[in-house]
Amino acid sequence: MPDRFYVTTPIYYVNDAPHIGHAYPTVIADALARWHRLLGDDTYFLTGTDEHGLKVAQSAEEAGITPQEQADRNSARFRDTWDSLGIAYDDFIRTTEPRHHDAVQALLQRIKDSGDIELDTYEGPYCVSCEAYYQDSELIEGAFCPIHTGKPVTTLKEENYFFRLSRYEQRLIDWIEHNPGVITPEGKRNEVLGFLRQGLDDVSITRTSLTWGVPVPWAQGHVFYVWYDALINYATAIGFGTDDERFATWWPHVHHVIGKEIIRFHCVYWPAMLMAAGIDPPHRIHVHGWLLLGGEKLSKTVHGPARLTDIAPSRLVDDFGVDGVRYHLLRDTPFGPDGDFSHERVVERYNSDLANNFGNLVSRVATVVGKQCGGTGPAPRADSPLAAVAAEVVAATAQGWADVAPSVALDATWRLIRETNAHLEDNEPWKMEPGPEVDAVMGDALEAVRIVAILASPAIPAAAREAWTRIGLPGAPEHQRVPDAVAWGSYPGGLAVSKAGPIFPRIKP
RNA sequence: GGCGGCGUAGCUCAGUUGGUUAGAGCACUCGGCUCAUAAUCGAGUUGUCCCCGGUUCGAGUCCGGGCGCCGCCA
Repeated sequence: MPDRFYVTTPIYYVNDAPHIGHAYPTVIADALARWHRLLGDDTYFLTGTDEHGLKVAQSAEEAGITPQEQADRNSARFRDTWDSLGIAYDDFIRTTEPRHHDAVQALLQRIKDSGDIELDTYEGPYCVSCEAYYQDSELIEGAFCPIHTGKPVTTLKEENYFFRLSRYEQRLIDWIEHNPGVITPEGKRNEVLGFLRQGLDDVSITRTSLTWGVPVPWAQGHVFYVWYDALINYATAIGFGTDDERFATWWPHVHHVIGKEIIRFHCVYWPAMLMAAGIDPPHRIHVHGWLLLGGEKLSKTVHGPARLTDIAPSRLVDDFGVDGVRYHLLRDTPFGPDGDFSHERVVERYNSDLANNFGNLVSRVATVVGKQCGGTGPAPRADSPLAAVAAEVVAATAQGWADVAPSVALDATWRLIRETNAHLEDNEPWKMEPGPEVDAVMGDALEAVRIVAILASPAIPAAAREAWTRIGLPGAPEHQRVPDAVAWGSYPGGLAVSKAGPIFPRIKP
């Protein structure tokens, strides 16, 4: 039976315009999903948009449209962005969909029935922009929001339903301690444990001050606070509340890819909610750092302080192509720590890895095959020196993806490209007389390109497909199966190899 | 204040349970090649592994202290 791999991105708040910070986890999740499809796993990749809450209601009002129209408009922008980045999601969930309302109400009703949701009152400083309560100690000068500095907070008193989170403190600690890999990287896991050991308060999960949300089924006039509605999307999409059998198929084989700013929601509140509803907590939560904007003095002095959130993915795609952007996000920032994003770095990485190494290898192989082999690709040798390298590369690449370390996986794959370039230099087939020796060397090179096309396809799907086609193979690399298809020696020979322009044209710095 | 993490070549980083001359990629220098996208291949240079002290036959790796940076504490 194949393994099941269910991967999610955060759902993005529709008040934001899609930016590179959204693209980062989305491309990672997409690449992971593509890798697991190669493995033949049953794979399900979910992304979507978070559409409720006060901020959406407010900005819709300012724009003179309904919240639903506002959500429709901005949700579509995320879909368009993901289309331009080659994101092959299996489902795009919107929290305003009826299926999601059903799931939210079903799940929270279950918790209510179990006795862990109770009515209580809450009074405290509240920032409208954050949609969050604060402690007095957190306020700036005792009156202003720490995030939206300069905005005074208001005091809000509400009769709310509270989730008895405090009852799950020990169970959460046990869960994390008994499942060492459940939150990665380890530093983030420790952070969560530290938070839990300080003790947990109950949390307010409903609001009466607005109507743009999922109605609380047992209490007229209440809607669920947007976060407790949003988290449930991961259950909605696989059938919770509407198709129990389907839900049982996928849950809890889930991998949540999240940013470090939403750890608490995903590593504390969400698993506690699931426990309260009698459901297993998530299998894995992978926490990535932030992309920071650095290295570009121009943008700061001439255009004012540039922010990452100002960079539209579509602009980068115009400059570097889909695969150029995807490759940068996956290769240049190790998963976990914060990483610097700069134009220079993207160009450097693009030119060295994509243009000079991969793209140029495909070009030179096609040309030599054209001149020395009559344009017909020969078969590789079983005992090629590259065969052993390829086996090591396959193993290291697989380990990298298994560890949710795309930069490690890609670095491993690129070793085969470098070794293939070296193999060509060692043999200099362009100096030989056409014949079996030339055929052997070029067959090896073609086979290496074939394997690289498969291994790199999760990161650079379009370029991998192009290389695949140029060396005469039918179908597409993403339809191959690892590990069988990456075993040395599958390139059949006798195929027409075509020469065309650069797959990745060099970019002038 | 409490808890935790980090500080290794110009840059980005790897460095298993302490063990031979500390590594990779990029950048740089020199040389080769000219099939290829001024690409590629080879060789090479650069490190007080933040500082001080300790444990040990031996420490980037363990312990203590210091300096610097960072994260979390609803």
